[in-house]
Amino acid sequence: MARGKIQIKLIENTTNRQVTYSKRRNGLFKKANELTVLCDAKVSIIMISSTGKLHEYISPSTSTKKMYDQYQQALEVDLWSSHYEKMQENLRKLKEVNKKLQLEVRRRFGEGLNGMSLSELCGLEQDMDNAVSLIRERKYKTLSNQIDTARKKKKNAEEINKSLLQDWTNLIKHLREDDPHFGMVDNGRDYEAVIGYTDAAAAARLYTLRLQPDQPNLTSGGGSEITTYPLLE
Amino acid sequence: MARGKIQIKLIENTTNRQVTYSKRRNGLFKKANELTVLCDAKVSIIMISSTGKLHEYISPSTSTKKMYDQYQQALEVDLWSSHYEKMQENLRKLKEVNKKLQLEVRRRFGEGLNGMSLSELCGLEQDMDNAVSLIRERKYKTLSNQIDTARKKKKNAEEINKSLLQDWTNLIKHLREDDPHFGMVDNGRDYEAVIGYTDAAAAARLYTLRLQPDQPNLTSGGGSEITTYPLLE
DNA sequence: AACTATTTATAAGA
DNA sequence: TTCTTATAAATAGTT
Repeated sequence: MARGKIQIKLIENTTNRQVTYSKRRNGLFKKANELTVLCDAKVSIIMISSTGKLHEYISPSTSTKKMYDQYQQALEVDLWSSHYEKMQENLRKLKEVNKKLQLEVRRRFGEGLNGMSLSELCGLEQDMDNAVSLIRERKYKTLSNQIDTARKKKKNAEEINKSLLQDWTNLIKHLREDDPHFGMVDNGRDYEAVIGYTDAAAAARLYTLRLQPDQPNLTSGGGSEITTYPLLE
Repeated sequence: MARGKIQIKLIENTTNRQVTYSKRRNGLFKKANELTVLCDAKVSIIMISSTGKLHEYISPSTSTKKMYDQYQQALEVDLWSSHYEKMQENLRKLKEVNKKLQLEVRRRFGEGLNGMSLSELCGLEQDMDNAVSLIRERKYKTLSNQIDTARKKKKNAEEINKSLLQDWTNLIKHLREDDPHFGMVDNGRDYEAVIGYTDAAAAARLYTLRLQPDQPNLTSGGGSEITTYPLLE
C-alpha cells in the first residue's frame, strides 16, 4: 500500500514475509483496538504465523475464554457446550440425590431425626425393623452355610485320613513281607507305633516324604494301592 | 481517517456507531484475509458488537475450534479443558459416592446383602439395632410431647367449661329471679336438666347460641357475669 | 450504498 | 527491529 502496489498473494521472500507479517499484525491489532473503543465492541483475534508463532489480541473488557464461550453459544455450533451443560445439569442432580441419600443414611444411623414427624418416625422404625429382620435372616443363612461347609470339609478330611491310614497299613504290610526286619528303629518300635493313630496329618506328611523319587526302592515296590488326594482349601 | 480526523473514543451516536462498526469490521476482515494470503498465516477473529451480534473471520485453511485449541496448547493455559476435566473427575467421584450411598441405603432396607460377609452382616445388624433404638427413643419423645400438649389442652378446655357452666348457672338464676316461669319447656323440665352436666361442649355451644345479638332480651338482661374465652386450636 | 476528501497503513528502502 | 516516506488503502462525513 505504499511505494508500489502489491498483489495479494503469498510473499515468497521469507524475510519480507516475516516483516510484513509483523507490520500488518500490528496494523490489524491497532484497528481491532480502535474498533473496540469506537464501537463498544469486543474483539478476540488469534493469529498463528507460518513459523508457528502465536499472537493474540483481546479487547480489554473481556477474555479469550469468554469470547470463545460466547462464540460457541451464539453459533450453536457447539457440541461441546451442550455436552458441558448436560454435565453441569447432571452434576447438579447428582449432588441433590447425594444430599438426600446422605440424609437417608444418617437417619438410618439414628442421626438427623429432628425434623421428622411422629408418623415419619414410625415409618422409619418400621422400615428399620423389617430391614433388621432381613439382615438377621441373611446372617443366619450365611452362618449356617459356613457351618455346613465346615462339616463337609471335616467329613472329607476324615475320609482322606481313613484312606491314608489304610494305604499306610497296606504299605507296611507289603514291606514286612519282603523284609521281616523292615521298620525296626533303634528303640525296637515300628513306625506305626511311633506315629500312632492320633496324628493322621503327620502320618500323611511322613507318608508323602517316603514316596519321594530319590527312594525308588519304595515307590517301585510291588504294585501297592497308593492313591492321591486333592489338597483341600 | 477521512473527511476529518476522529478521536479514538466511543461514538456516542448509535447509528454512526453501527455504521462505523460495519465498515471497520469489513476493513478488519479484509486485512485479516490479506495477512492470511500474504504471509501464510492463520487468523481467527471473533467480534461481538455492542448490540450483541457476533461476527467472525477465519482463515480458509483452518477452523475457529482448531485455532482456539492451538491457542490453548501454545499458551499452556488450559482454559477450559482443565475445567472440563475437573468436572468429569468431579462427576466420576460423585457417581462413585452415590453408588456407595445407594448400596448403603439398600442394605439398610435389607436388600443387596448378597456380597456381605458374616462379620459385615453382624456389624450392619448392630448399627441398625442402635439406630432403631435411637429412632424409637425419638418417637417416644415426640409422642410424649404430643400427649403433654393434649393434656394441657384438655385441662384448659375443662377450666373453660367449668367457667361456662358457672356463667350459665348464674344467668339462669338471674333470669328466674326476674320471671319464675322462665326456662320451662313443654315437657316441664328446665334447660339445665335437658343439657345435663355430661355434655359441657354442647352446653357451651347452646350458651353461645343464646348469646346471639338477635336475642337482645338475653344479652341485655341485668349485668350478668358473662365472660368470653379465646377459642382453642 | 456510493462518493470522495482526507487520514491512515504500509512497502520498500535505509 | 525501527524509521522514513511515497503511495496505496481505508474510511468519516456526506449524499
